Amino acid sequence: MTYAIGDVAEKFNLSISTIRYYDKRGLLPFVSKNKSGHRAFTDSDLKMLYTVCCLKDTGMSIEHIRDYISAVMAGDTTIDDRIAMLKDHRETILRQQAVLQESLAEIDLKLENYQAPDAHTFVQKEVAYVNQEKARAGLKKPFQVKR
Amino acid sequence: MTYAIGDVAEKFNLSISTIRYYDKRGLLPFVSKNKSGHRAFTDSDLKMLYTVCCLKDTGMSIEHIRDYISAVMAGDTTIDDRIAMLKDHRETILRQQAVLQESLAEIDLKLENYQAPDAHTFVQKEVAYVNQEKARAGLKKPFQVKR
DNA sequence: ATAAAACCTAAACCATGGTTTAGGTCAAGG
DNA sequence: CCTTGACCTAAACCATGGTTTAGGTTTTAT
Repeated sequence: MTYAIGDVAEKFNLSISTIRYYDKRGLLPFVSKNKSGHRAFTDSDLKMLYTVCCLKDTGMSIEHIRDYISAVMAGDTTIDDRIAMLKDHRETILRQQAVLQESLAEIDLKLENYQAPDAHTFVQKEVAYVNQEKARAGLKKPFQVKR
Repeated sequence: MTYAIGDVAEKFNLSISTIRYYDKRGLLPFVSKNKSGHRAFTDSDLKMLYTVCCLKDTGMSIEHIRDYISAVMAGDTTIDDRIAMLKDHRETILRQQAVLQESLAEIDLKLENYQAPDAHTFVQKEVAYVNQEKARAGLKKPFQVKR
């Protein structure tokens, strides 16, 4: 009928202490405790936790998640607040997606260069150019990092 | 011919202290200093910094970025290492994209529910169901968060 | 020539998001 | 019944990624 914290930790791939930490920070006010003081998660609680994880995984801060959950707990008078928060956060997710996309493009470009047949020549020419640019600006070659 | 740290900070939307911090952590060994000890960024340096930012923006730790940059500085004998690191990181970016996608779907679902004409009824029924589930499990209603 | 703005280092400080430890209580199997 | 594993809280601890401060030097504009 209910799940203990260990079950939930496993299902969600969170550590037990992370779940307790979330609870302490006000992210899980919906979780009840049984007579002996153990947290007892219902299926609805798991759905709410899933939402919490979605917000966390997309970079929402614990404080903001708390505000959202707090609105949920306050009942149907806060629907407009929730919509506003979710719409805001939706925008930040779209921005993150754009950033990932752009960075992935750069990384793929590097990979193409490095995997090309002429990669060694390419890299050597690049190094030469960089050094030339430094020389033109009257700068010494930077420290060569030892490995 | 070269850019001062302030120019670079503005161009990349980083704080000056972040750039210095990156340098201290070994992310910018390619940046030379002029006779008076000021950092002088060439155009090539900006390209390298762009790569650093792409790695940072996609969640690579400073330590791993340092390892990558250190391989770049070591010359064309480390091309295979670089390929391995970039391929690894590429996988983590794809995982991040999947996570964002999935979480965005959940958030969009919530938004649809909340923006539906029957949102209030929907929410009220949900609350009723959650409480019923707690009751069935012999649990008290959880603390209602005050706002 | 001088003041203000921009740069420098080193080191202390801080916010966030946990994890670990200590000292217990509870529950399920032998 | 009694031990072992799972749970509890409170509080200390930690890693990461910066930011801020203090005490200077350098460049630039007047």
